[in-house]
Amino acid sequence: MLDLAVLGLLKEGDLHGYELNKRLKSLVGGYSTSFGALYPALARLERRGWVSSMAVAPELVVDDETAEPARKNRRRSTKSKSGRTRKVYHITEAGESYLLELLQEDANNERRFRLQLAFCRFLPPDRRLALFELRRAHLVSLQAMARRDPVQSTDPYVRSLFERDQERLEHDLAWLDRLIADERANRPQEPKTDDRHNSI
Amino acid sequence: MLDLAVLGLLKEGDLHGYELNKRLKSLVGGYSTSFGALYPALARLERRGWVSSMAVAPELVVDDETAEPARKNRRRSTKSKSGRTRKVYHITEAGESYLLELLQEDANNERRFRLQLAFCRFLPPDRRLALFELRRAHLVSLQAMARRDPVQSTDPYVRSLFERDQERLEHDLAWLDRLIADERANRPQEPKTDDRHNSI
DNA sequence: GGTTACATGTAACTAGTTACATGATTAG
DNA sequence: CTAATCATGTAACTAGTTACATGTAACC
Repeated sequence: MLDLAVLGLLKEGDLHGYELNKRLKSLVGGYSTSFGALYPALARLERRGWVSSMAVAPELVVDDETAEPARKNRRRSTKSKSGRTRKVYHITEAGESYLLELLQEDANNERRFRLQLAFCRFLPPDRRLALFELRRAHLVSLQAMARRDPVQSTDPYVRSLFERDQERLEHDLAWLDRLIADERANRPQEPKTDDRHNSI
Repeated sequence: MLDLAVLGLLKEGDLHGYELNKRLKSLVGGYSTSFGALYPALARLERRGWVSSMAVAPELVVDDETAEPARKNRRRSTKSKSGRTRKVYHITEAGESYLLELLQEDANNERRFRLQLAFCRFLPPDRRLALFELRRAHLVSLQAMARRDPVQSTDPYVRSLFERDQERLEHDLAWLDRLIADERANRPQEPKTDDRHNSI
């Protein structure tokens, strides 16, 4: 699942591992300071041809673009701070199509859906809507299951837990429905079935 | 974490693996049909002395232990249904105290807290309250983090995701506060600070 | 006589955490 | 000079899933 997160972030621009980790931390709560997962993942992604890497010497860090440089160190050389040579990763074409696949997978996994949502802007609108509907179907089936066999326990803590689950499900469904409604509203120019062919 | 779930269920009564799995499925949504995790876990729990097991022949299913496997009953009439010899597990004294430990651990893990709540009735009231407060503190710190550095993204999907997170956090905190209030209401005989010494 | 439910297990894999090793640069 | 931050990586561990192997017995 890290694959999805990493490819999604790299799709926006080249990054090195350390920076990726920081973005992961802020963008998608959960994938925190786990270099022990990130670096092996990057190595694997490269072996499979989904990303390519380039060693960049510390001196070359300098801001050509958006990054906010340290203003304090004007007196020092143009060198931006960087302890050692970094490996900057770049998503390949194969990586991009793999990302599109990952974005459309299952949706029965809470954590994965989180990531899919975080990067669903890279999907074509119809696929994005399909993803939302898939997730919705999953939540509805969970709700149906919960209703079919309700809590048999008389323990107040267990009951409270299950009540919270129900409320959370309802809340999530309402939220998803808003997402879906917005999605439909933003592209009303598709009254008929899609006539494009998708190869992925 | 399966340890917690298994010991919690066994504390209520002896069970065999297959039955444990069914209870896991219904009682605590999530731990479904995963025998591949359950059986190794049971073996481990037994090796460490937290549970003991006893082989029970299919014929003796009904009750009244005194397992006598040597005697093979040819009669099929009153036999309860059971495909093969089952291993019925029983929690030991060591297992019970380990369970109490597990019930008081961290609380920064969503899934674990779920299990802790499902079996917190086995905790003494003050410990149970402490568990709730611990969880509450965790949620509050999450909320503080989210407020300190808000979403920097302009992507509508990412923003929607983070808004849902916030709402969920608030909802969870309100729910926890109700739990805590109920807990205090049910034992008002402790108005001052605790003067007991805690050893665990 | 085939499907389903009961029952225990192993092997391989997915997914991630914690702790450690290493070393450069920079701010106080 | 020392702590923090930057930067990459490995090893060992935690936690669980999926698929398979094996067999009994009840249900229709």
